[in-house]
Amino acid sequence: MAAKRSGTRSTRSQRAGSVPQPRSETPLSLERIAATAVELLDVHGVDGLTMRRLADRLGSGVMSLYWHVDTKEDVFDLALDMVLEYRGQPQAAGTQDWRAEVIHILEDWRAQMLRHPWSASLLPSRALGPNILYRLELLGKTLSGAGVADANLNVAIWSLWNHVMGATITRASFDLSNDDQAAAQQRLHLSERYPTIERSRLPLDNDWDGVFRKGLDFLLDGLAPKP
Amino acid sequence: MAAKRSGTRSTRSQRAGSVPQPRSETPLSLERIAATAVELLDVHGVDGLTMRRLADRLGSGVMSLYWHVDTKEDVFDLALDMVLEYRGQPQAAGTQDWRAEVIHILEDWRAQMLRHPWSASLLPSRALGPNILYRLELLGKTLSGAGVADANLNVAIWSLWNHVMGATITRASFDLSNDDQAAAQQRLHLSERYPTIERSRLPLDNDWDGVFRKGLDFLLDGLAPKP
DNA sequence: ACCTGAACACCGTTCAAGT
DNA sequence: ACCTGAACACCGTTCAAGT
Repeated sequence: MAAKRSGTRSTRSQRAGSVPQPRSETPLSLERIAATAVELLDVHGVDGLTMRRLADRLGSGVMSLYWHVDTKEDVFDLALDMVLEYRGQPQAAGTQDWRAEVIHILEDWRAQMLRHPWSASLLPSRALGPNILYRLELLGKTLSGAGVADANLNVAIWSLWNHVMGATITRASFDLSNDDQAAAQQRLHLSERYPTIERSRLPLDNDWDGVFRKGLDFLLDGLAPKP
Repeated sequence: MAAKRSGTRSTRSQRAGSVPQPRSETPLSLERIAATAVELLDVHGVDGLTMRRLADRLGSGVMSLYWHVDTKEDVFDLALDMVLEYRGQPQAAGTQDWRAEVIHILEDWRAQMLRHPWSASLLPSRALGPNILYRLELLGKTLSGAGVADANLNVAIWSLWNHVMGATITRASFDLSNDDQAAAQQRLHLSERYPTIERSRLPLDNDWDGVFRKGLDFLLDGLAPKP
């Protein structure tokens, strides 16, 4: 009956059981596509993003998306870049405490990815978009300003990248399956191959934030320019 | 004509353009399924592994797989665990040089994953199988034997895990798209937002093995028990 | 310039059967 | 105990059209 009152055609293809989105007035745009993709990814995860669902939610036909986008891969790139936008203050040049600055840059990056748990595991496999490049630029500028020699700069950046990515991908993935952790501890107990990590209760005790900060401190100790 | 000579039925479903595998004599088993899945993953990547292709290659019907396996996820778990098997020497207990031992454990782990570039990115999102648990046990035992206190053991293990995973996932993923790296450097050049990393040529110069070793040294410096 | 539906060649998995 | 084909409810994308 609602269909009778509205002007939208109700014959438009729609997935079984899903509430059909009314044909939207606003035209499609990369901006809208990206924002809606992020919504879908946040709710349904990587496998839950399909072109059909995305179009449905945008109130358009599936194939309309393909005028704006070459392939589904592009949608992932757009969503990922949107999520990585840096919204920090313009940052006074050459702050006194470079170490605190680096930690802030990396924790902001990490927190942003953990808000969208699909994003971290997507990042290494895709072309580097403008927003992640800008974060790396900030990082490089800070390290360089702190006195890290040009010859060591890329090594320093990639070391920190590895640390952030390893910690964040792991955290975002494990977080989704807390039940498995208890099962894993149980499996350790039933075997005799794993005495050490059973005793330390490795699968259960995982203070990801603490590990992130401690490892970061070690790396910064090592990377700091020796006067 | 070959079909005429053999006893296999040629009517069995087969994907267009693919050479049909003769119905195999050997029965299915988790062992065979896992080994064949690894082959497919090595050649076609994560997206290239489909139940239909896998069955084809095993010379069986698709649904036969489902007697051995509940879901496609299980196939990934089996393949991943197979690839992570540790084939090291039994290792003399309490070697003198714990640091060299840790480095060996981690480099062997990393090398094994890089031989199967799909494996690293799969590992964090799946339940920990027996073979990766055994590698973590070795690592934990070595660290513990070196004098790392029980209270610090899990932190040490996860720190090193993060380092290995970050470095390996990134390397395995970037490796597949060398062209994109040149394009990324070009994009830096065309913008004015990225002066520092353009100067350091970040997307091009990536000595992954060197970064891995240097970061590892910093972590081990920090984690080493203070006498 | 922007949007569309029909159709194609795939997917993973349920089900009811076969041996 | 082990294997099977048909069928279902999906996919991403090509194509030829519509405005």
